[in-house]
Formats: sequence, C-alpha cells, structure tokens
Amino acid sequence: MMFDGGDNNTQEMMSVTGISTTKTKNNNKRRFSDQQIKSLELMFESETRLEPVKKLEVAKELGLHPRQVAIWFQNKRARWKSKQLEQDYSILQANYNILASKLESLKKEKQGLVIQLQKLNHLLKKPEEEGQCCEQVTSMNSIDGESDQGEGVKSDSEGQLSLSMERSEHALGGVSDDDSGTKIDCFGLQEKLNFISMAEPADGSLTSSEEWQSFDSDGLFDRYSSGYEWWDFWS
DNA sequence: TCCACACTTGTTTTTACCTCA
DNA sequence: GGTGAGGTAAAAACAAGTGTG
Repeated sequence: MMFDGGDNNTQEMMSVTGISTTKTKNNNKRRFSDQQIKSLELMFESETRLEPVKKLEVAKELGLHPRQVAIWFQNKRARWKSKQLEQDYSILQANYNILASKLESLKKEKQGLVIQLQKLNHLLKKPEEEGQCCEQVTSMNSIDGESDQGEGVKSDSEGQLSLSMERSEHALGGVSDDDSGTKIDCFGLQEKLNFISMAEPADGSLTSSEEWQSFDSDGLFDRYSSGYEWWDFWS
C-alpha cells in the first residue's frame, strides 16, 4: 500500500476505535489502521462477500461498526472490479495487436501469391496466343459451361483470370476440385478478409488450436463466456 | 425493508515541482 | 552549482453518502 510511507509515523495518532487520524477540525473520515486493513484484506481474499453474522463478528473483532465493515467490502469489491477490468483490457489489447500483425503478414503473403499467379497466367497465355492450346480451351469451355451461371459468377476480369487458372491446373496436372474455396481466396479478390472463414495458410499457423489457446492463457474469454463474446470487444 | 451496486462527495495522503537558504 | 528543507497544487486513495433496482 502507498500509505505505508514514513510520514504516517510522524503524524499524531488518535486511538478511539483503533482508527488512525490526523489533527484536523473535521474528522468525519478516518482511515482504518494498518492492522484493520490487513485483517479485512485477509478476509476479502477468502470471501468477497460477508454473511451478516460474519460481518458482526468482524466488526466486533476490529472495533468497527458493522456498517463500516459492509462499506469497506463494498468499496473493496468496486476497486477490485475496476482493477480487473484494467487487466482484462491490457490482455485484450495485447491479443488484438497479435492478431493485427498476423493479419498484416497474411495480407502480404496473399499479395505475393496473387502476383505469382499473375506471372503463371502470363506464362500460360503465351502458348495459347501461339495457337497451341485451342482444342484444349474449347473442351474446357464445354466442361465449364454451367459454371458461368452458377457459383463462380464473377466480373469479366475475374472470370478471365479464373478460367485461365483452371486451364493452368489442367495443364499442370490438375488440382483437386476440393480446392474451390481456396481458389477463390487465391484470386485475391475478396478484399474484406473474414477472420473466421479465412483459408488456413499452409503451415496452419493462424488456425491451429494451440495458437488460439495461447491467447487465452488467463482464461479471460472464459470469464466473459456468460453473456459476452469476444467480438463484443472488437471495435 | 434490506441489500448490493454504481456513482458521487469530501477528506487524507502521496507525488511532483518550485523556491530559498 | 549541488543539496536539503519547506510550501503548494494536482493526483490518487480512501471512507462514506446517495439513488436505484
């Protein structure tokens, strides 16, 4: 406590109810003695609320009014709560910073992949322009005929990119159809990246459960699980 | 009616800064 | 110029009051 400073010793103490006070005209508010505080703190550690009977006991023991004990516990709970809030805030802020930096690095990674894709597309277009893949392209179009109306409807430029990508997949030996979700991400055209549905990177760094658990080392999220969700704190 | 909580008030203590011998 | 004592304003901590559910 801050009030253990040396000046306290030099101040004139009165001992009416074991409460320390200074020489002033108005002694409405007297600080409790160190011993009283110590006992109250000790009790608060074991139980943050006092039963009425226990309250009377404590008051008698410390030479205080039961109301004083009740108020002390009330104020203590309030102080404890605000302290707790401060701690929770710093934890959340730290976690946010970690996530933000991960998002940034993922964005960069994504950008790199998009550039790589564009380069590959460029390379693949060259043979087409020389008329070497005409038949293959025709057959591809017939296979994907329905996709123009279905799930993969995109803007012209996107559509072109998507089509050439699929061509490249076939030309390179194929990528499984299960990758369709990843494909969409790879084309890099969903600017509003969604944390939850975000495609997992190759090393699984973001979505591994261990990583996520480490954000909650203090059980912070557990504490808010009744009524709050983590996104409530997202601003 | 009693109790706990949030918010406020009034007092005390601590801290930081300044002046002066 | 460096240092310690004394004064002072602002900030922090505290006990208690008030209003409300």
